[in-house]
Amino acid sequence: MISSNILAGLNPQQLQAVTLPHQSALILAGAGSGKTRVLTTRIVWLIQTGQVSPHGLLAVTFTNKAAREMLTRISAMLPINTRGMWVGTFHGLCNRMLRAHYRDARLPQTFQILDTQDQLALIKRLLKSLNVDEERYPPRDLQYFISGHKEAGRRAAAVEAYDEHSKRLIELYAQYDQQCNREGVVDFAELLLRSFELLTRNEILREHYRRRFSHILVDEFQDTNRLQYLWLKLLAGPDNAIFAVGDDDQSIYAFRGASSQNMFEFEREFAQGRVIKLEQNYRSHGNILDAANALIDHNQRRLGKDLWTDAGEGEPLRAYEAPTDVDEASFIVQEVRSLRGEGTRLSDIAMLYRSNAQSRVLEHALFNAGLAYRVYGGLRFFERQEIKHALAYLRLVASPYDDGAFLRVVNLPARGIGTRSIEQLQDVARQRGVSLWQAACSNPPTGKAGQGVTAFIQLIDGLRQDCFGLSLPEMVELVIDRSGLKRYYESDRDGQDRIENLNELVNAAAGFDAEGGASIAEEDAAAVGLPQEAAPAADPRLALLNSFLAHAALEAGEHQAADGAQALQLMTVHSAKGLEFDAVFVSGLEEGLFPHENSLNQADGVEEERRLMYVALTRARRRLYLSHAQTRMLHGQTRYNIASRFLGEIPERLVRQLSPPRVQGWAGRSGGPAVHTITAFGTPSSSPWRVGQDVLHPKFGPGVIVSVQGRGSDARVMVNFRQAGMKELALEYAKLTAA
DNA sequence: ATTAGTGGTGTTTTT
DNA sequence: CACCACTAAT
Repeated sequence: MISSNILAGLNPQQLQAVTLPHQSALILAGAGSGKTRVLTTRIVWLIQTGQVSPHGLLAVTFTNKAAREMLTRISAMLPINTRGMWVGTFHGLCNRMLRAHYRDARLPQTFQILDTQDQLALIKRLLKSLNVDEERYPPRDLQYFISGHKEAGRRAAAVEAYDEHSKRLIELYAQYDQQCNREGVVDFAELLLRSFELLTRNEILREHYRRRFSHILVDEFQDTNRLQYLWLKLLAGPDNAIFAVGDDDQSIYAFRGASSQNMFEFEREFAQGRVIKLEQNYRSHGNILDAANALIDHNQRRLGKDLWTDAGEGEPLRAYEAPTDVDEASFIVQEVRSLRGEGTRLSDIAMLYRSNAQSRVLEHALFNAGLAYRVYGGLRFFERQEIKHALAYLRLVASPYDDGAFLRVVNLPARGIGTRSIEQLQDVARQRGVSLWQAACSNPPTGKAGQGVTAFIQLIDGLRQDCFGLSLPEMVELVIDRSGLKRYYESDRDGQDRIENLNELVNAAAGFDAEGGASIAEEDAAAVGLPQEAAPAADPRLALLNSFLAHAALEAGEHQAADGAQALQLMTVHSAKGLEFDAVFVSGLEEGLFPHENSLNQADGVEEERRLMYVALTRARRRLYLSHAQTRMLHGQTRYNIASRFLGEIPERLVRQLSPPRVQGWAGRSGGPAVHTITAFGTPSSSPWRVGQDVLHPKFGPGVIVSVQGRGSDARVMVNFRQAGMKELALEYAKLTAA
């Protein structure tokens, strides 16, 4: 039997996890402990031993990358077609379910998915149409409010109002949902909430899926939010087994509603007594693990777990303090060169940072050094404006009620439709409660603009007609061409890249077509044995287009062209989760940056930042660099930062200092928030205030300067007060005295 | 109707 | 610095 094969080489805990009986269990899997291997091997084992058919299990991950990885590994071990399997992200699977049962879910067949940008645009539009003061109700806050409540499983009606302000927010939430319904669009959180409500409401479907998915497997369980947990619980029912794999120490998505609370709750509700810890690390050398363990030990709320390795202690960690961010970057470049000299491949080296903005300096240095690099993050393929424009045309072809898409391209390229006529259309649409498209069809504006609108409508209608009988890539090409987008960018001097991206979109469509990622919805619906009523003249071609559009929203595509086979990898710590490299540089280890200053006011914010740091450290196999700079350009201003407290939480014996000696080294190494006194190079000599200095404020009392910004009369300092916490003060007015 | 320019503002991480 | 919203000029 092949099964002995796949189990070979597993350690006792891994083996135990893989071959658990049909019961819910929690696998606490530390970084580098073979988490993905255990998960995929269990799937293969379950199938091979005939305990479940590929059809009868559901495996859910958090990222598309992880889902792909899982599918790849499964098909490497098992000669089966993974296409029909329910393996994917929460959002992907919910989308799939909603497509299969769109009527029961009360959605139009061609419902479109809003990404974060689209959602914000819709909210702004809504606020404007309701004459809401954007000062008092910032669109971003409302977006946060809505997503937060949806992710907790609450509709507007279920949200409690505390005051007038929150009452208004709740109203806006309700109106937002109405607007989404009118337009036939759903945001990310809505995918989950709809799916959850569908299963709650519809007993037949619920029972069907419960009977079908006897095994549910969850990856990165620590990243699930409340709603996802409820969804899993609903699907599992009383009889199914949930196999949850996670690491509370790597929970870094609390800002998105994730809560490692779910792990505690899961243990209580499902996995009582069935918790398996995977603590042997197969990735990193001992010193790196010791550093990570020591760091994470500073967190209070943990399930508790200690990684060990038998790989030997390896090299010490290397630390460097640079005068400026530019110097930090050139130090890193120099080290990359020597690593390369030792035979490390560029693609095995990663440069990690807390926020995307930090990549600029590094990129600059790498570019000048002629080193190949690849940046993850920033703008993704499907988020580029030219791509968004093309997709908007396609969306209108698929679903004309999509106001967001309408507004995006109704006057691009220019058709003489200005703000005025658009407002007219919006008025008509609002009064009659219809979409902009409908308003435009029945009540086109008068005059020149009216001609433009009519031309636009004819264009879209014509495109829809002509898409019949075309393949997906042909449709995309037709739309790009006939919409005038191509001409528009051709006449633009810097439009070359955009044209190339548009061509690339045609390729993406061709690839999607070839992989047959579509029309699963029909299969799924058929599999349930609940045939959808025949949609009026539903064109299978348009169904294909529709799934392509969903794909574009759910999987925004690689961050950058995937060429760099031999290139350094630059990315945020968040996007590095799940990856590993021979050598890792963690740069910008400064208070305010990492931990990020915004996290300091948030409950458990610093603990989350520490987990993030833990993730960063545990990416490294054999060499780990930790660096920070005394001054850094940020938002066009020079900031003076002190070393991150996290550096002080790593035992000194594990670290080799590479920085040139200074008057004062790292201080406060033992316990507590480290207070570092540094002599900041380049501090304006006019100012007596220095980072790290103890100060006294008449109202706030004693504190420490955390950063200094600007000079002269604009000079401001960030002070961490013992009582009052973090405050930003203008030096001109604040009555600060040195302590 | 469209464009260029200005001023104010914020700014983490991502499915 | 970069993005936005708004204003002034074409």
